[in-house]
Amino acid sequence: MALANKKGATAKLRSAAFKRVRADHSAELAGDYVEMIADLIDERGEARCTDLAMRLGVANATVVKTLKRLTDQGLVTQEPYRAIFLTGDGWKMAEDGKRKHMVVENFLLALGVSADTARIDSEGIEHHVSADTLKAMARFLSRNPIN
Amino acid sequence: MALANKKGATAKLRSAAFKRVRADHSAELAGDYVEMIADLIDERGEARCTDLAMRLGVANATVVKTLKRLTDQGLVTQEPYRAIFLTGDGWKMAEDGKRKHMVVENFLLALGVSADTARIDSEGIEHHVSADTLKAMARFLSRNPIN
DNA sequence: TACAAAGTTTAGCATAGGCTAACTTATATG
DNA sequence: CATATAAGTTAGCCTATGCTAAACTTTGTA
Repeated sequence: MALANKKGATAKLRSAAFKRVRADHSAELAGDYVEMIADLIDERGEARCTDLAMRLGVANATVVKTLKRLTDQGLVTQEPYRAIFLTGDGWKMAEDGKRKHMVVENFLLALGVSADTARIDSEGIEHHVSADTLKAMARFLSRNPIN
Repeated sequence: MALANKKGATAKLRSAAFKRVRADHSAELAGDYVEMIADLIDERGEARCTDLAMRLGVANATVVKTLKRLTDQGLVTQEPYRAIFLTGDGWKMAEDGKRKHMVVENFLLALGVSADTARIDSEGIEHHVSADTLKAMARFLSRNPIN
């Protein structure tokens, strides 16, 4: 009995990490979209379907479908055949994501990897970095500035 | 024309990171499964469906379905109602994964995050760390040993 | 040995995230 | 101003990854 409980508890602890990873994954796409929409609006005043598709490397139709989900989630607004906008929540998520992304990418640079690697790896890593780890990265960064 | 080309090239570069992330994700599950199967075999001589399900935090049927894919991919062997084994490729993948996991987790510890955070975050991060970044982490680790 | 419990598998469903092809709308230009 | 081209949308398909419920094997034990 004691053993069974201990086994159960251990498995539960262990499985928590995997559950977190799966949760991260579903949040990830939304984060990437809103960040990119924010970038496009900053750069050129508006975000269009085609630009998103190109930058994400997916088909147009995929973007349309995903945007529908994001609209349902209250992150994005749009009208047919028109540009895409962010809601308040969307902007917040975009900004949080961008800040996080910046820390992770700069951290990798400070660690000594190439700019290309930092750009690519940070894209995958950022969504799995907890607040604690982000703080540790920022601390490292402040002690080991890039050049 | 020159501008159009430049735009296309930039988008292509940018989209590469996202393509990598998507590719990482499909490889990720396989990695987690084989690592865990290897652990179970090491710990208790055999890996069973139920243990995998508990540790991964998913339903039994999900494990069965995934194992079918892994068998098709030549990573795992099994017979109905019997324990699960790894092929040569499976073992190799498990060992590579474990080594990588170890570096990432220890790296996070060396960076100063808690053991719990290191365990959880490393699970998500490891699959997005390129060879270059892994090397940089190992280098940091050798200069900043844990305790 | 027979049967109950534990473990495994199958069937059927849902959602997310991809794709292509066909269609509709907006826009720029001759 | 008419129309060709670019952009956006819809429909329909696929795979991966989850789930529950029901059926089937294995195994330990009365």
